[in-house]
Amino acid sequence: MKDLLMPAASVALPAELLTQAETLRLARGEALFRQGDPVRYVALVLEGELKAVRYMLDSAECVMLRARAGELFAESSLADSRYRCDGIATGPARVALVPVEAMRAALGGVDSLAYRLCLAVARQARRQCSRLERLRLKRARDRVLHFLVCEGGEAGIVRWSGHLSELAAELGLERETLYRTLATLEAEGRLRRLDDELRLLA
Amino acid sequence: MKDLLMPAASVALPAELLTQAETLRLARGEALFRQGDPVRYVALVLEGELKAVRYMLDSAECVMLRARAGELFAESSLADSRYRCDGIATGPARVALVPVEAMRAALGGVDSLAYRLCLAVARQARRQCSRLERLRLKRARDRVLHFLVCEGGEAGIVRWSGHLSELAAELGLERETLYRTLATLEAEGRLRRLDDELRLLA
DNA sequence: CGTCGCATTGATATCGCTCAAATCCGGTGG
DNA sequence: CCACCGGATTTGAGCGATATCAATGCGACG
Repeated sequence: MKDLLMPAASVALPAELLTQAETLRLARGEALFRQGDPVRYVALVLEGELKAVRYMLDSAECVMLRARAGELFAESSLADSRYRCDGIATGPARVALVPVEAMRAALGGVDSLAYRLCLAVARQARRQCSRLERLRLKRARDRVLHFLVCEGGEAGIVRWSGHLSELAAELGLERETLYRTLATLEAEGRLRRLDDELRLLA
Repeated sequence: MKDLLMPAASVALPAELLTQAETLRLARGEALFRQGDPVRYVALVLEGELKAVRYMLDSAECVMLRARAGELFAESSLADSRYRCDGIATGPARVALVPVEAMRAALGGVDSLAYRLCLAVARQARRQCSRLERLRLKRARDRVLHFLVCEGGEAGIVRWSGHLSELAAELGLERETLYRTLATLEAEGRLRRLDDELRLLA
């Protein structure tokens, strides 16, 4: 662990955390964790590179983030009980596994400002993942549906006070395309458009 | 400030931070900060909603994140000296401005684990912004160029040990499209393809 | 030698973008 | 009350870029 060359972006973890860490080797393509696994560790990448990916309906993979040697990986999973992505080595890699409990403790516990702030940042990261996944979809229809499902919550209702063109910008579409897509969905009965509200049906 | 209804995602900031906070009202479309402004505050949204946006070459706006009442806004700017986005109110809004210095102090200073961990998470958020911006581009050529510029650093060199199809997944393109795009760029002399390396020229 | 995975190339289909125009709607002033 | 205006929505028509499907080349490996 000593004499390890770390890039500028590296996180110098305190020794008391690293002593609790096991290290692990991964081969190219091997998974450190899978979507749905309980979050037990945050990883410090010692060698190689890892990526966090999600698989879409058509099984295409969507890369959420990458971490190289010296960087933390999956640190935003601190906010979750289960991983939301697969963590895959893009090549031969070596990681140190820091138990999340140790990490939380080092932050001063779940009531500390530090922990709560990290949660807030991690939550934003999670939303960005959602955005990323949405923009990764090629069809306008899929983006709109993804947006409605993600933002509409249980009831499938999204309030939108802004103009249609702002929603179009949010989705990375043109005004006209968005309009036509909404019109189609409404004609299919999958959607209701009220004044400043979109309702996903069935 | 009391009796304020906050959603589940809200961040309960300690009183000593909130007492140092000024509050500010914003009208729809008004900017809390602009890209390039020095980072002085982290905002807690009291009412309304803010969005962080970047403008692309064609002046289309790219939404990076949104924060609603009760949530922190621009907390990942803690890692930066200048804002990388515009912070805009999507409607009438009210925010509490917490000085970043106070925030850093509350985290235990710039050497604390808490602060460094927050930085690590914020750094990942920054990269996700870059990804978001890239996927927001419609043309394959633009995505490739954006990737090369962002990942290639000063020298414009990107090492890529994986297969072409993995890079295609990263960029949200199909293998064939990526191949054709790279071939075109190389024919134009803007790019050199070596074994496991891409060089951006001129 | 045959097969497998990936890179490369070609042909075509499809979708969203672009430009253009009609319509709607709230606000304003006569 | 009505005519008019500006901004936004809605609709139409055509084009261009990318996805898709198909085929070939090509090196690694058993």
